[in-house]
Amino acid sequence: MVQFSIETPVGELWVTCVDAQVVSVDFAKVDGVPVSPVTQRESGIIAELMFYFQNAQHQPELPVSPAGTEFQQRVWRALSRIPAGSVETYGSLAQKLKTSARAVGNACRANPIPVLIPCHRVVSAHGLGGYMGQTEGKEMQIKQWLLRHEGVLQ
DNA sequence: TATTCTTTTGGCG
DNA sequence: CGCCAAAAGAATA
Repeated sequence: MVQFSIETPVGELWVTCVDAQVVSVDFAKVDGVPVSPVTQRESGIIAELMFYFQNAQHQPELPVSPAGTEFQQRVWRALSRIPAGSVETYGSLAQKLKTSARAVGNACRANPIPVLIPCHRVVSAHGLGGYMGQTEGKEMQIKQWLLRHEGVLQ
C-alpha cells in the first residue's frame, strides 16, 4: 500500500493506492501514517489528479478499486459516467438505476474516492444536497468549489 | 429478520 | 423561502 498527499486548491488530498489502483481519496489528513515514497506508477496518478485541478473538463479515468457492495459499485460506476461540467439529481439517478433517491444518497455517502468518483456532481432537487455526510460546513465548501471549478455554479 | 440509516422529495404555511 | 412528515431501499447486527 502506498499513500501520499497532493496539494490542491481545496487543501491537502490524501491518496491511498494498492497495486497502482486507487483505493481511497480523503481530504482529511490522518496523523501517524507516514508518506510512502512515490514510485513510477503513482506518479501518473498524481499527474492526472493535478491536471484535473487545473482543467475541470478533464475527468481523470484512473484505475480505482473501491471497496463496497454490489449496489454501491453500480451507483459509483453510474457516477463516473457523469461528464465534467454537468450534474444529476438523486431522483434522476435513481430512475436510471431503478432504485430510490435515498438509496443513491446512501451509496454516495459511502463513496471512498471523492473527485475520481464524482459524487460532487450529484445534487438534490431543492438545493445542493450534501457532501461526505455533511450538508453544511467545510465539506460543502469543497463541493461548491468543485462545481464552480467545473462551471456548474456561478 | 428486525432495526437504523440516508448527499431526498414533495407539500404546506 | 423554510419547516415538516413521508417513504424507498440498503446496510448493519
